[in-house]
Amino acid sequence: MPTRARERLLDTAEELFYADGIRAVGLERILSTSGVGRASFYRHFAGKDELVVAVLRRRDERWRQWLDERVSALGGGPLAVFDAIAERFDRADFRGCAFINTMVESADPAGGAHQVAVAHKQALTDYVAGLLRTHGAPRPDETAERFVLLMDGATVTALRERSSAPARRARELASLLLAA
Amino acid sequence: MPTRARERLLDTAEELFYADGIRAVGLERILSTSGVGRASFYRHFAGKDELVVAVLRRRDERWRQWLDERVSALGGGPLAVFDAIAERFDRADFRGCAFINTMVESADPAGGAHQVAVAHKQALTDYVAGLLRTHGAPRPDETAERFVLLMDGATVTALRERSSAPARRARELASLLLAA
DNA sequence: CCAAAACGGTACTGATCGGTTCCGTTTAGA
DNA sequence: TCTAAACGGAACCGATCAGTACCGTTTTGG
Repeated sequence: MPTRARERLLDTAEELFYADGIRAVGLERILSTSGVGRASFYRHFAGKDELVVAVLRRRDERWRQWLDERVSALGGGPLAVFDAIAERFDRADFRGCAFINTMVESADPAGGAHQVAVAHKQALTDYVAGLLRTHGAPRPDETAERFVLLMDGATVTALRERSSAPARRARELASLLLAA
Repeated sequence: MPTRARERLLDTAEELFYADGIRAVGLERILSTSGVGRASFYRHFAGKDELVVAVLRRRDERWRQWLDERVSALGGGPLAVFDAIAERFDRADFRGCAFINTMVESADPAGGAHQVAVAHKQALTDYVAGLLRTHGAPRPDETAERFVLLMDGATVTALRERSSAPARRARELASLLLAA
């Protein structure tokens, strides 16, 4: 039974985690920023780790829902995924992919956060494979893996270049792959 | 005038930073693992930040030197960069690209660590452009950017899949780009 | 051989980490 | 309206963080 405090905690934590990194953000800051009391936090979450997993799970669902909406609005073709992420790259608060960042920060593959991140990429790959299958592309599963590799490459490149150009370069490579 | 203690600090810090992340490794652990006294550390480095930058600078030089050696041994062609990184992906202690990880962990673009990471990617891009130019590839600078995007995409994918397969997929995409 | 530099160990600082507990207030449903 | 749950605030806990100061020992070069 989620309350308003729980939502505020998730909202604040997601924003701070994405902007500064999970390890870099202490509970102190999450509590003072959200205005939630310390005791209330532990009424909703067993600890920071559980908050992290809850934040990532929610972000995973929302992000993939957002992608689906943007892809539909951009024509519905597989290559539209690159147009969609290009929009994200241009935002001032862009800080890469929260799930790649999580895998980097939470090194332990057995940790909950790491596993949510892996699951997110698998769900994304399945989604792209569906787009490819719908458009009659051959070898949709293998091609989807290449598409996600290109999306991830574009994302980490954009984090460094602070530009949406990498998304367009990745799209060209994906287009080349479809034509082959 | 570097001493043995300084080298031990750099060796230990590089290993721990890469394995667990920069923020996750405290000075306490670096000192106990390396066997260097606390005072000795501060005789060599002004603080942890300076150690981090020194570690990254040294790793940048050594990594690019290693890449050049492997590329030469693997034929010297531009596509050999993917064969080289595939070897790294197979190692049990593979934890992605230390410089991508640094950019993720050290969010502040103005920070020293972040800047060393950006410089590393630029140096790598220049190196790949040189390979492409040597082999008569058209548009070597633009193509090098695509190559590095593919290398980074393969690296983060390998971090998740724990396999060298992403390097081979990236190589195929790069090969497609050269043929176009 | 001896002096000076480099060194390892220990004890300390203030700040912050995640986490626990209690208390008084606010909110919302029966 | 009245009760019970949800809440915010604050005082704690032990552990660890980066960083400082002083100690006696080891190493090394002139």
